[in-house]
Amino acid sequence: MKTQTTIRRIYELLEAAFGPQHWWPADSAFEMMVGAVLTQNTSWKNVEKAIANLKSRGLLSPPHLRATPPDELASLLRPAGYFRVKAKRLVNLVEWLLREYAGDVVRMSRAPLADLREGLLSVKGVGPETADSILLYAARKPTFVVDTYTYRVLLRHGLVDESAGYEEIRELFESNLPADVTLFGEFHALLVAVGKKFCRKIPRCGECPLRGLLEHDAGQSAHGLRHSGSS
DNA sequence: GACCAGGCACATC
DNA sequence: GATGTGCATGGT
Repeated sequence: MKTQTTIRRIYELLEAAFGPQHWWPADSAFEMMVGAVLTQNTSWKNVEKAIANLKSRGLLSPPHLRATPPDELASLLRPAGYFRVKAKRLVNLVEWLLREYAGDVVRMSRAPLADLREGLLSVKGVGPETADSILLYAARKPTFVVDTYTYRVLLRHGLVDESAGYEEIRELFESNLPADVTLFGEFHALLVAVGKKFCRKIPRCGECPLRGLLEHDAGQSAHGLRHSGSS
């Protein structure tokens, strides 16, 4: 099956199975940026606790975060794991936002996508996934977010091989879909939803909505993977 | 108690 | 340029 058809089919199947995801869960664009850093290699549940800590102290703003002593900030981020590194990364991001855009996410969002992406990636602690999450969900730029679940789902259905890198996968989506912020946001959220439920490191494909894909997918036998039973 | 979670930077070869 | 390692809490 043609790659573009398969990509779009995946979206249809996931949308039908899970419905609208309405990502990113946050009360403000700045909160999304904070969440994007805190969720690095960490479950969202833990991130919520850390964000609640910041909110309860009234620290969820660029100036307040920058002014918070590192040790205090780290202790508030404790539930999110890697709390010392994340405290530093958060401050790096906030200092960049204050320096470049006066701490204003709306002003930030007016910058062209390519420039903004470059700027975000220049921040220590912001890698491609964090940058694209911020670009897509906070700045509303049409860039596709690639995470471990995205990689796993594609690998499992033979759309990429194990050596596929971040940019390759991002290209795969962006070149086969219209550049639509809402579509990209929903698609990424749906990939996380299906990933969480079925496509873990040890997959449990039982009722996975993507089960049918492999049978129609040319070259499926090459990668040797199958949707396995739920046993 | 092991394994995993919506990564990233840095060291080393 | 590829590969390995530290970072850390909380749920299954």
